[in-house]
Amino acid sequence: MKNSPLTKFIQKSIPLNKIDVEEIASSFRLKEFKKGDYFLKENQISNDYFYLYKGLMRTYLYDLNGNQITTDFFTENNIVFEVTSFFNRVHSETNIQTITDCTGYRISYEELNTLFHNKPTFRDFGRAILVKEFIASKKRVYAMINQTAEERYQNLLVSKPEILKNSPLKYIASYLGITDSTLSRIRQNIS
Amino acid sequence: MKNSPLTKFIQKSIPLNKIDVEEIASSFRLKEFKKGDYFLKENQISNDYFYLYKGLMRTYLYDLNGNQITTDFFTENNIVFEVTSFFNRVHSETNIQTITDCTGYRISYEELNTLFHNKPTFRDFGRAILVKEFIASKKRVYAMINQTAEERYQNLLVSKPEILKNSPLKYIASYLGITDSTLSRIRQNIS
DNA sequence: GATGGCACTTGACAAAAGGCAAGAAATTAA
DNA sequence: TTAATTTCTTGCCTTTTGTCAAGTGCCATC
Repeated sequence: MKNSPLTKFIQKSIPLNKIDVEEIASSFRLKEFKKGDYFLKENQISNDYFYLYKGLMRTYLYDLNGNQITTDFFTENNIVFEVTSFFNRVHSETNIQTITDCTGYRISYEELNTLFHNKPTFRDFGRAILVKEFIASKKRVYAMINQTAEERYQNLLVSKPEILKNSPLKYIASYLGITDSTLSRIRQNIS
Repeated sequence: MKNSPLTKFIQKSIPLNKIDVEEIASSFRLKEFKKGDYFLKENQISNDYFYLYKGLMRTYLYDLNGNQITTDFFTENNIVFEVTSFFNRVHSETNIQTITDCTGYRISYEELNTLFHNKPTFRDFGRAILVKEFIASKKRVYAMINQTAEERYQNLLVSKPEILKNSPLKYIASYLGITDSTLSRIRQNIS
């Protein structure tokens, strides 16, 4: 496990001595997914705290007309879990599904709490992840308020090109808050 | 301080024995604001963790054209602070300003950390607040994606009428992601 | 290499929202 | 109370985005 991507990820997030990081990282276990597999299905309780090393996932739910709305993507080198369900121990309203094959390291809710208990400074890691995702969500709200769909697309193009490369257009469209047709026209417009 | 709104708020958020709650609540100190006062100005570091007992605040920033964008409101019986700046100890990009006179109880960043240290279970309170705000932000993204401006307005009317009562229309408009003119027309349409 | 099913594009029209400016209404200050 | 300022409304026209439907291209697979 030494020098694994996970230990690097933890060390980048918070200052911790190497011995602790190794011990923490070794509590995580390898997990692999095939393209299209579900990390979480609605009505389940999100129980895995997952470091995504390779691959791409999305989270989606259904609107009142039964259409899938992709509300978020998870890219490499991020933690995947459904906050509401994971921390509040309630049934998830959303699905998390892989878009490509995925590899990473998982730990359960109970194991994470044990870790928080045994390594109090690791709590700061948990908080840092939470804060990071929260900030991302706030930026997304801001973008929805005062950017046009085209600007949002252009920004995504620059900041997360791996999404555009691997995800079907319809997922990206609903993530940007527009229809497939509009996104298709935006693309045409740019090229 | 016994049976103060703050102790009730804490007890509603997490299970804690009365003695601890009293001790925690007594670490907070009363703070009052006049209408229009700033709780936080951009470029400052958010240092107050504030339980808002009475009143209404908003957080705003400037877009590229120099227009104020109100990204969020803080209503009674909520914790007010700027996550990014408060937890990451960086300069805030946003302002938090009162819309009405406000009353509440504050604690500093250092005091909060001391409290987390002395009362480990109180950490769960901190996390619960963070999770709650995060969930609210995600719901907001979802609303921006698949609701019309009118639906978002109607929902706000039901869920947070105190905002509509006390906030100027232009703040609400940018919060909903539309212009004042459009919001004015939506209102007209409804009545 | 035909067939079916997605994924994506495109056209014609409709609906939603914005820009700008004038004016009414309300609030604040003098 | 009056004047000044801000807030809100409204009209006219433009831009953005949506809806629906048809059509193209690309795989998968049998």
